[in-house]
Amino acid sequence: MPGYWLLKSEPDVYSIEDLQKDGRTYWDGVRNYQARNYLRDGLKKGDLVLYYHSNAEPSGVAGIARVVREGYPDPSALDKKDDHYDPKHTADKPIWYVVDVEYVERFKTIVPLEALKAEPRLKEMLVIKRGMRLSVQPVDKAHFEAVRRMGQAS
DNA sequence: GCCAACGTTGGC
DNA sequence: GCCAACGTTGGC
Repeated sequence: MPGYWLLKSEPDVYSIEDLQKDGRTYWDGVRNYQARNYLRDGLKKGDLVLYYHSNAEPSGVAGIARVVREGYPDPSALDKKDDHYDPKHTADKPIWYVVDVEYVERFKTIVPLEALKAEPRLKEMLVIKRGMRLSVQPVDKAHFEAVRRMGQAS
């Protein structure tokens, strides 16, 4: 039985259209320990992901992806020229992790944050809670299915 | 661009 | 180990 997650990305940086084009990518640049723990230990091959556009117009869930490779050290943290470079992260003692995800589907229209907040069945969903900035979040199966239906109906 | 929320850093 | 200062996220 797959697990369910929500991953945030700024579409100006990497959108679901980019993932659709590429087919597959690694989810780099997470520099928060709680999110790191989920990437390293939580996300399993075959898990399904709500692809969330943040800092977008509108912000919301744009589609679905699937985990195809479990956590491994984030190569961008080793690259001095990369914005995500971290001198404390080394090949021997990695701090930051990525997973690989593949494109599954793109909703016809984004399910905006406002619609998530308006849906009574989603009132316990983490992403709608005030001040919730975590970029990797676990999602209940029931919430995942409800959001997917909202996306497919739109 | 503003700013609330929240995580991290560093002086003590 | 406290907590003020600072940096980042992300909705608006």
